[in-house]
Amino acid sequence: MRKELAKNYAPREFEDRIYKNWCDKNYFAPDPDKKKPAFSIVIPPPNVTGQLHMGHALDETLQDILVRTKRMQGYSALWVPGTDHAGIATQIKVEENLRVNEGLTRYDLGREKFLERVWDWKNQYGTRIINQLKKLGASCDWNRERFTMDEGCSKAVREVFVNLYNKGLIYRGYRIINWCPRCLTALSDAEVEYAEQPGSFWHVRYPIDGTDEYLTVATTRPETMLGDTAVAVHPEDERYAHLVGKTLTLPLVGRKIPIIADEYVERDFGTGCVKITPAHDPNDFEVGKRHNLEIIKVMNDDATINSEYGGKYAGMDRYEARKVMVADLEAGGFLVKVEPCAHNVGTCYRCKTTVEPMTSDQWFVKMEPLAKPALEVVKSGEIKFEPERFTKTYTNWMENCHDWCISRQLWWGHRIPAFYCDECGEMTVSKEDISVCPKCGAPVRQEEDVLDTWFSSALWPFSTMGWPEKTEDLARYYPTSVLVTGYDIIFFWVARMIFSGMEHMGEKPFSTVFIHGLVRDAQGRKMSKSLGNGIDPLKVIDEYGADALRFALATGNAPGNDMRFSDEKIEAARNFANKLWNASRFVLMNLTEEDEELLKAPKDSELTIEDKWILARLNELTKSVNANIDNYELGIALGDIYSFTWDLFCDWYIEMAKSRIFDTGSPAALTAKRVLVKVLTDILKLLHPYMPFITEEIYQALPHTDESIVISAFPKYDEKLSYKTEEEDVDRIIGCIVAIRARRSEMNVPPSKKAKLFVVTKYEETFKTTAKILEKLASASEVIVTDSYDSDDAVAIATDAGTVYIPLAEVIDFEKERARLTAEAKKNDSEIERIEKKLANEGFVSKAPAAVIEGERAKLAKYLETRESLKAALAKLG
RNA sequence: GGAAGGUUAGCUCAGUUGGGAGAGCAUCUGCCUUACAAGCAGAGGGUCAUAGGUUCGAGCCCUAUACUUUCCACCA
Repeated sequence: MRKELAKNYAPREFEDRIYKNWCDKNYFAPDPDKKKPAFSIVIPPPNVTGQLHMGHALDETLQDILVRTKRMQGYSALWVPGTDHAGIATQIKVEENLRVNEGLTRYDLGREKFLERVWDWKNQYGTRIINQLKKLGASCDWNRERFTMDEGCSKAVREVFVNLYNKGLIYRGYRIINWCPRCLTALSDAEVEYAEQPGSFWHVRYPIDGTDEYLTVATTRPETMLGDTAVAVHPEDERYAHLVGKTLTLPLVGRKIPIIADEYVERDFGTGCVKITPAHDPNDFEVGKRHNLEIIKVMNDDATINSEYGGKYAGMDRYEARKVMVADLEAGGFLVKVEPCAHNVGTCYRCKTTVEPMTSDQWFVKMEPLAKPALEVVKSGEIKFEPERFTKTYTNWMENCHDWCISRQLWWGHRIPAFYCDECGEMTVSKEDISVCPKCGAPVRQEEDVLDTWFSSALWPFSTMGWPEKTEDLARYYPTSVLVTGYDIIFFWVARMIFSGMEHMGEKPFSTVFIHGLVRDAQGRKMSKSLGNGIDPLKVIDEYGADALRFALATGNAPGNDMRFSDEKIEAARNFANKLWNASRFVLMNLTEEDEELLKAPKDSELTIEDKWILARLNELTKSVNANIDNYELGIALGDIYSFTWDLFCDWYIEMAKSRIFDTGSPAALTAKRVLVKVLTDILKLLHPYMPFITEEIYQALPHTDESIVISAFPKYDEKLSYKTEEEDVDRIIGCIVAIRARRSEMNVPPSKKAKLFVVTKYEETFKTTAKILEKLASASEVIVTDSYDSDDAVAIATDAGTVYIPLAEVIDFEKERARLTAEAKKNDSEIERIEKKLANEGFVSKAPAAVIEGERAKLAKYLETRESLKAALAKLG
């Protein structure tokens, strides 16, 4: 007896079991067969900060679809999994945890002890994330799992750092950077998010030395005036030309500062005079460099005013100081006016604290030489963005990016391999740890700072494959085939991987960047913790199954677009799984023969027209699915599978096959079953990349040849299987059934009320061979194919294939029927008129392709036929 | 300020080289038709944002406008 599927689709019953089996059998390891072409993806490593969210679920689903497809298509497919240490984000989490549970700060523990805690956290959450990936069905090669701070990745980081340093592409310098006063670290430009905030524009006058005059400057940040070292005007501004070179006395401070001329000033904005604070504004810093101005830093790391230059404001928070200083300016008669003004404020992307631009000693990567090849490789098309429009996002950024500040004043991360000798002042950058100065032999101390977390992620495509060693994996799987990620991290990650790959490997890290959008909630809002509108993928999996979640994420959405996630979407997905489950159950419960018998391909001569029809349609589906997946149109491919499965296979083919199947033991029954097994199996295979669990569960229950569907061959288009004529025949029959059903429905004739059907058609053969099907599906008692039918008490239904008469005098409302026929005739006439007009159009006939014209002619002929049968039907009604 | 999207059925969205507009959900009608009510059979519902243009032909290509989303830059 064949194994039966459970009556109800209950994914919880089999998903975990199946996944475990896949892992036990090691199916996800790439096939070592050298003859197979390579296909590889490295996972965008999820942060070890917490758990998987919907964005991950989407990202991993898309990757898994690609990898599973390629694996089945005969590639040696590798998907490298792993996690990211996520420096600042993880450190914040652990610190928060420490604060809440133990009331301690990281300083209370000290660097070493604190790092132990972070590793504990990493072990706990890293494992959890991996388990979540498995729940989702991700077919990663777990033997190759990596972590951005594992030994190999750390080695790669050091190698890269030292190489870049030796080439002069990494340098240490005193520059203006973005500083987060809460995280107490520098941030890169990419890590600053701008948000519009209401503020004020304070107009303050600075007295000009030696006169009674003032210069009025306008500022949104009066507290920084403690660090002003000049006031600038435009060199061609006639109002102020005579003042350039004079000095001012800085109010509240009393310091003498020069009036300078610089083109950076916009004459028409504000008063045309700008206070220059090189230590606390990036533009002012540049102006200061040009004019050799002193840099006066007035804040501490926590954004309180420092004691060195703060005077009475020392120790105050920057905002408190602002308030007090404005009051003092007003009291001193320096404040001219205050205007409300909305302005963009930079905030820390991790904690949302307002970032303070300030000067600081930091490490930087020099971008210009690195950006060049990274731009070239994209412009030349060697790396393609999918969809293409994201190319511009990338190139714009790459063309305009500044040097990358890579040092972070954190503890969690790759410690910068620079060693300072306090004895002789030498700094040594080294791949290996050193304890003494190579120059003077005195003990050295290592740089306290760690690297930006994205520094190590940038190396991910090759560090995970063993670089800097020359490994087999690198030789075979680098460059990777495709990178799948959201548009939100093109700058953070994609760009940096590209220039890193070009610089260190001399080769692009991937050929295609497949970009997807954000998963939003049902109202279209971004999912976020503060809104509490996040949907937990694990809960969805628990309730609906991983397959339904994956389906919902892969369907009804164009590449690169954001998508909404809603109950109705996941329910529709689950319903589809249920449909497939039940159809499979039906097929299985009728398979009484031996597997070998059922797996035999039926001979062409045994196939009925509906068999050929479904096989031909399956063949078309196979073609389109292969093509669409190749084009990254994953949603279209899935939509095609969906409608084939539901609308053609379930609604039509299975119904059509029933009469043969139920004829137990007959050769016709066996043929039908063979076709059912073949078509269902191919559906399962085509669907497997999207819904791996249910397809495996059913595949195992069906007669099958491969040990697992995971390693079975993906269906291929087969030219031999396009049965053109039979397809048309079945379409005619279906059109006929649909028309009959519609008419019966309109007339409220239930299926239980059987009636004779008389069919007048030129496709006699077709109707005779499918009479049984027609009978069953059109709820007829008998189907009579005839040359002509002549009865007044019948409903005539004009179809593409001919006219069907239902003698149902007792249920016909003649009046209604006449009205309906008249309306239909009118509609039909207007179609005729439209096409005739089109065909009479000289331009159309001479310029349109022949096939299009031919199509129009065929349509016209059909409509003309219909007109005749409608006329006849009306005539009969009197 | 720059850039890229979006505007298609009541809702959410597809629509791959231009050749008579689709799905899911919702609504309405009729069905427990022996795989499936998480279902079956039907029905209604759209001047494809607006205005021009190219074309024999435009949801699709071009121009402009309106509204909208996002990203980047930023004048202190």
